[in-house]
Amino acid sequence: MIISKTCDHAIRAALYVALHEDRAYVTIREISEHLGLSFHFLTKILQALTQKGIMTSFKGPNGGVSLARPAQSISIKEIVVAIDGEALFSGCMLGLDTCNDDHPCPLHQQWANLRDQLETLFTQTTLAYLADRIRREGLRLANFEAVSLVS
Amino acid sequence: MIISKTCDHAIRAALYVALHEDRAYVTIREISEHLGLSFHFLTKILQALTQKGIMTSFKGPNGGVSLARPAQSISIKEIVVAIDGEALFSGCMLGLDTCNDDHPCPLHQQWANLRDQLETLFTQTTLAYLADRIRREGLRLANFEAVSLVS
DNA sequence: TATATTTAAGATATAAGAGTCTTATTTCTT
DNA sequence: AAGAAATAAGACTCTTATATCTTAAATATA
Ligand code: FES
Ligand code: FES
Repeated sequence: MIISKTCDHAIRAALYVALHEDRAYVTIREISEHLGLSFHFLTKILQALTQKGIMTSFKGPNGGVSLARPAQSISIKEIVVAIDGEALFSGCMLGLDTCNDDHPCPLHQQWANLRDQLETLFTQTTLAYLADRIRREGLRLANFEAVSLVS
Repeated sequence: MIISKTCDHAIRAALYVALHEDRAYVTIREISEHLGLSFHFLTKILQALTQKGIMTSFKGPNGGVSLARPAQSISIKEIVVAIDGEALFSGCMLGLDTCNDDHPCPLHQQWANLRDQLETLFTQTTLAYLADRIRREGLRLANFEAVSLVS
């Protein structure tokens, strides 16, 4: 798919944390249980976000992870780039070594346009915006079989 | 990336064949050399396109592959679906099990819109259209280090 | 008919992504 | 000080994607 599985776990986890911004820290175990994914795997993913300065963490009792900055200032793009790298926003659709306006591949023109839209969208879409819509519209963050968000 | 490597090999190979529609068959070896990719791997990829009815093949001397239909009637989408499946055009951006208007994930609205544009683009973009632009504008089908298309 | 040419098919190998497990390390509580 | 609760780090395993290699089948030509 368009983003890696690791990356969508990261986005969903970040949204879960954003939904609980009132709490100082949320434990990774709680996130993993609500989103229906492996605790250990999620730990690794969130470590990456912490190292990139998107989250902060705190060890020990009452510890966990939280957003390093206000949810309003964290874009989806930032998370995608942290996990998957820049390729989605700069790579060639046909997988050529470089994507270059001066030496375009056949799909360049059409893809570059859509890609810009995608980048704009991902840049403008913040965790705060999505968290707000999740709260108001009850959007789902997990598969149906996973534990509900309402806890 | 957005499509698999296998898939972009397939698209580039199909374009190479479309560029030589005048010839009854083009050998896979010739395609692989011009595009700079493994003959054996390309053979497997083109077998898939042949099985899906996008190409036809012929064994033996003077054999090779050719388009099963006029280049004008083969869309990029058809090739993507043949190799990567429908997921790109119907899957959830967050990797949830289903993408559903009634139970959307937070990114659904924004992604569904872009995805429709992508699907339209891929459906309307035919091998003939791209081959024509490649001929007129000299667009590149391969990395620079690969053998040139001009032979 | 024999040989060369070409794709078909399938087995094998390598690399990357996804996921699990174990052992630190930090911090709170008692 | 001891023990419990939590993340950090790294080794390990499993799966999928990518790529290679070998053999078979079909076809043309000499
Ligand atoms: S060169 Fe291929 S998308 Fe830009
Ligand atoms: S439900 Fe996630 S993109 Fe449609």
